[in-house]
Amino acid sequence: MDLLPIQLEILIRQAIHAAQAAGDLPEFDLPESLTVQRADPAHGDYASPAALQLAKAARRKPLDIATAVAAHMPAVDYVGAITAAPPGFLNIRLADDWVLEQVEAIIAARDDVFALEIGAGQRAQVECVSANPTGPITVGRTRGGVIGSTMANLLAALGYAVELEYYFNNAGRQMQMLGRSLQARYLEALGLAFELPAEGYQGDYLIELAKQLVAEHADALKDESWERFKTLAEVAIFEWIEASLNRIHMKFDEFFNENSLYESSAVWEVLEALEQRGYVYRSVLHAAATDEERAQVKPGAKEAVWFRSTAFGDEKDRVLVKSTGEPTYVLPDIAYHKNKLDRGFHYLVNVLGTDHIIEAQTVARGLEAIGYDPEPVHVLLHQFVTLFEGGEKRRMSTRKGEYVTLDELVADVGADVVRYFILARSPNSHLDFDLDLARTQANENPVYYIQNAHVRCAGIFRQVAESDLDTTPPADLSLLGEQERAFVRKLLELPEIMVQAYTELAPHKLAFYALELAREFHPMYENVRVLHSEVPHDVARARLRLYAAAQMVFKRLLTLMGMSAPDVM
RNA sequence: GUGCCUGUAGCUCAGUGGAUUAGAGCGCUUGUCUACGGAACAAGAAGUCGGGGGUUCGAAUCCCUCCAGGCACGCCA
Repeated sequence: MDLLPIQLEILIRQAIHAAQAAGDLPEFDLPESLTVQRADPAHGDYASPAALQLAKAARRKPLDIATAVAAHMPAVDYVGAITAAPPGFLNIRLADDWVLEQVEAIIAARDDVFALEIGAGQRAQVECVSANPTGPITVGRTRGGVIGSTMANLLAALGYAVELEYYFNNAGRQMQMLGRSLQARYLEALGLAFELPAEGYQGDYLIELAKQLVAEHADALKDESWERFKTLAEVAIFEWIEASLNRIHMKFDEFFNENSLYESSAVWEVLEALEQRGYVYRSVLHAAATDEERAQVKPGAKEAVWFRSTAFGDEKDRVLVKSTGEPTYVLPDIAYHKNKLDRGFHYLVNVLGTDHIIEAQTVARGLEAIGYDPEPVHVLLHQFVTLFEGGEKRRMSTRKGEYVTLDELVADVGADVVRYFILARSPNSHLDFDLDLARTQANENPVYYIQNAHVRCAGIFRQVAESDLDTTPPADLSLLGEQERAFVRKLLELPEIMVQAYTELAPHKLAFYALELAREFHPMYENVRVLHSEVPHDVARARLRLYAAAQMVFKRLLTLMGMSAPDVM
């Protein structure tokens, strides 16, 4: 079944046509979409301002249109009442019986509760983190990881077969510098003469790693090249990275090495494809260079290979191969995305920091230029993380060894808090991560409020197991009161939130919904007791079904966010 | 300088055209409870939605302009 707002929109359309056929409304063209949204509970479950939108075309008062639509609304089991309200809203209330039936449907679905089929039979891939293995995972990269893994969980719930991928480059100047830095630290640990490169990596982790190497190999490596040390560093750092990410419940299916695109010559095939289609030229300067730029060209300057990206709306052409003969990052990146599409993924998400926006656009243009449709590639950009400690902004640099690692953060506040803290804001908003605040507020956190809802449900069932209450279904759910029914209505919002988070690439919607749901749960828990001498057994049994459903949904929600759903805290 | 993002309660942030009083968490004030885990519940104070102008039946939301912060404008990745 489609989501309720979609169903309701269809019903409203049918009602309009019926009203027109009956002569209660004049003929007019309907817009492509009519708004149906969640309503203030005082008004109903859903509301539609459709009549207000149609007033002009129909040349009738909005309230008259709404009244006519309400009168001709087709009867279905899930709609209880539809009424017109000034100035022309349609208020729709779900049928009570139908709402109560959903309690059993939720329980029956278990861990798959609210699973959807949007992506059924399709493959999706989420790429995130993708930091080169030059040091520990920092807080900045963590944001992309949390967002990416949540999107991956979400896509799986929508029916996609999902893979999580990490793209990296273990060649290049950065990695050479890493190798040389480790080499220096190794010689230092042996007490030999050493020189840390001027642009070298200064983090303590290389000193630690060097000590390990001495412990394992003594001085056997002292005459090895920097390449050997680069490999040693890379292997060790990747182990750390994977372990760190595992701590926040992230597991990658694939680590994709950029270098494989050279080994398979995929990079050069892309260049050839671009060339064949006429989007490549060789020149010292880009085609739209100004006279001023031309005047500054030094004699004997070598030509570079350019991508005519302006043919696809770019503001300037981009270099594919430098005058040194070495490709820029652009070329392998296009090859990488071609590779992803060739692997048969139907839906791709790239989680990137906003500083990579140009890169994302260039890749899309490159794919188009070689005849690929970039439509399946969805770019989820997130703003930066600024870390504060002691009221001061902490500037991060992996190379200088200035950073706060994910591990430190997890050690301070725990994995669930890290994930929720990051997830509970729009990717579009700058994230000020105040370390002191995170530490002191660890116990005053929404995370615990949400998880406590799950704990309380689990607690009830622990107690029930020791009581003499007969828990075998069925239970008479009609014994549930208003507060309980309102809560079930809130539970039923989750699939709509999931679809919104998916279509808008906005995983933070899950985090806010979780808090709202907990906010409705706890007051109910205070009032709606199960095990109490004054609660009749049949009422207690009905309430147990409610709490079983609540527990199921909280677990689903926490799992989607990559958080744990504890039974005790 | 140009483009993109951001500016909403003391703090951290939702909400980006729809329903008299603009929401949440934290913090603050005042209460509740010898019933399933109190990391709870209830009540309250707190906002010129950065400033100004415009469009609309209706604007935090769209348009213009100004102010403030971030990011991007490389033959770096």
